Amino acid sequence: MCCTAASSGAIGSPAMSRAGGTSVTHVVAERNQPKDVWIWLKKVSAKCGLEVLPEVLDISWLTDCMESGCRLPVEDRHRLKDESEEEVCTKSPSIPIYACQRKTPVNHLNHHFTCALEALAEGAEFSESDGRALAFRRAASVLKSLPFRVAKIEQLRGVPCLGKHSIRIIQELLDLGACKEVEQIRSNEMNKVMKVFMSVWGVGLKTATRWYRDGLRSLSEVRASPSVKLTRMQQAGFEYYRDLARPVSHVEADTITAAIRALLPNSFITITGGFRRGKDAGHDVDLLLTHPDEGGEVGLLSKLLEHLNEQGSVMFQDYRDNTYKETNAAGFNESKSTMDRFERCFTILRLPLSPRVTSHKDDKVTGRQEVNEAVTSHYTTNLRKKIPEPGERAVRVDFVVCPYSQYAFALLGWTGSQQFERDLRRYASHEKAMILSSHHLFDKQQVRVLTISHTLH
DNA sequence: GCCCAAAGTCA
DNA sequence: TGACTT
DNA sequence: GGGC
Ligand SMILES: Cc1cn([C@H]2C[C@H](O)[C@@H](COP(=O)(O)OP(=O)(O)OP(=O)(O)O)O2)c(=O)[nH]c1=O
Ligand SMILES: [Mg+2]
Repeated sequence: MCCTAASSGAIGSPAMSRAGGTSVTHVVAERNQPKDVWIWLKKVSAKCGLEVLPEVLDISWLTDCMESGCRLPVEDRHRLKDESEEEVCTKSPSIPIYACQRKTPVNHLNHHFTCALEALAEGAEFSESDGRALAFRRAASVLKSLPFRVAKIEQLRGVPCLGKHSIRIIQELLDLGACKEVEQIRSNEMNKVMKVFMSVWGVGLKTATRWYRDGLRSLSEVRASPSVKLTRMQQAGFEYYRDLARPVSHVEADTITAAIRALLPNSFITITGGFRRGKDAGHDVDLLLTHPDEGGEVGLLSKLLEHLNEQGSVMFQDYRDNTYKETNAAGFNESKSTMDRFERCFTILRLPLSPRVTSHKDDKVTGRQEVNEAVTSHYTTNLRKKIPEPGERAVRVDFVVCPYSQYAFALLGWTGSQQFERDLRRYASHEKAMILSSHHLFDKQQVRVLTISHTLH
């Protein structure tokens, strides 16, 4: 609730009186976040062209006035403080240093600054300065959590992860609208080329650096170079380069999720990653699969991929050839046959997913060899038909399977953001003497694994 | 001066 | 096992 | 690079 006390010039402050006519002298708020009131007020005052900001007061001023029966002078204790001014440090509890302890909106208010800091982080990554890169990523991360647009450097007093260097960058952006150091890094030839190389799925820092060192400067040069050996993933990265560079909409993500649910009607399918955080576009779709029967998740991914392959929907799968893993598993991969309990798989799928959804869910347990051969031959025939038809597109879809008992850890581990996950694990390790993964929590002192007993709504 | 998240899969 | 991915 |  929020109400304004408007008074005429006669009882307003002298300054307001001179403005003449009716003007707002007091704003009284109840049960509002002070910052919300101030944000609202600034919006309103901009629109109405208020020359002098009115007093912004707690409801206590009004009740005091009513008790005494007349308008009391404002005391400081009545005032709602504008946190966005400079109080971030002192009044309000200080901002925590771990990203996992901060609320961060999906659409934040400081893109200009975070983009600059992330450019510096990227530059540091290209020169393998991991520590500096991380520092700039943390700096960007903390700015994303601020509930106000940074307009003055004083607003950042007491904000963690912003040291001399980051502050200098922000200051320069505030003063000049651009920052020399950032622009230098952005225009640096090697950085630009590295960025392009690493935009290919499957190409990381080492490969990009090698290509650059070998004199390559563009993707066409890489493609044309006979000495360049590509992994399967990189081949796919080149093949579908343009489609994979297009953002995935949340509508597409939901459609894919629904199609996967239809293929596995007895499993639980959860969309994770950026879409779970409320983003409306992403670079891929992240899906977490589990099964309510403990152990029911075993072989789930193989089963799903069989279905998708039958549909001809799989353009790429980063998946151990079923033949190798499953048939040879018996003696060789004893530790890995239990690993069948927690799998992940990166795919490129053809959209729209084929709508013929015949979920024949009884597995052909006999003749595993034959089944696998069938799968691989399907797979290769579909690979031959690589080019998406008009109206189709390639989309990256990541699948993660976990046992029901680990669902909570998997969900926590795959929802992100990346910085959130890193800081959550650093927090576990540094503050709680524990090791967190997307499988479980490990107590370093008691030397034991912690699990969660739960039910999945 | 030390630390910086953790883990699965491939070639 | 290093490189790449999440 | 920034926190401790
Ligand atoms: C890249 C990355 C992701 N993750 C986790 C958190 C991510 O939210 C989740 C999914 O990874 P991503 O799909 O790479 O990230 P995202 O979904 O948040 O962003 P985008 O919209 O670009 O797809 O996996 C890590 O734990 N470490 C990492 O290095
Ligand atoms: Mg994602």
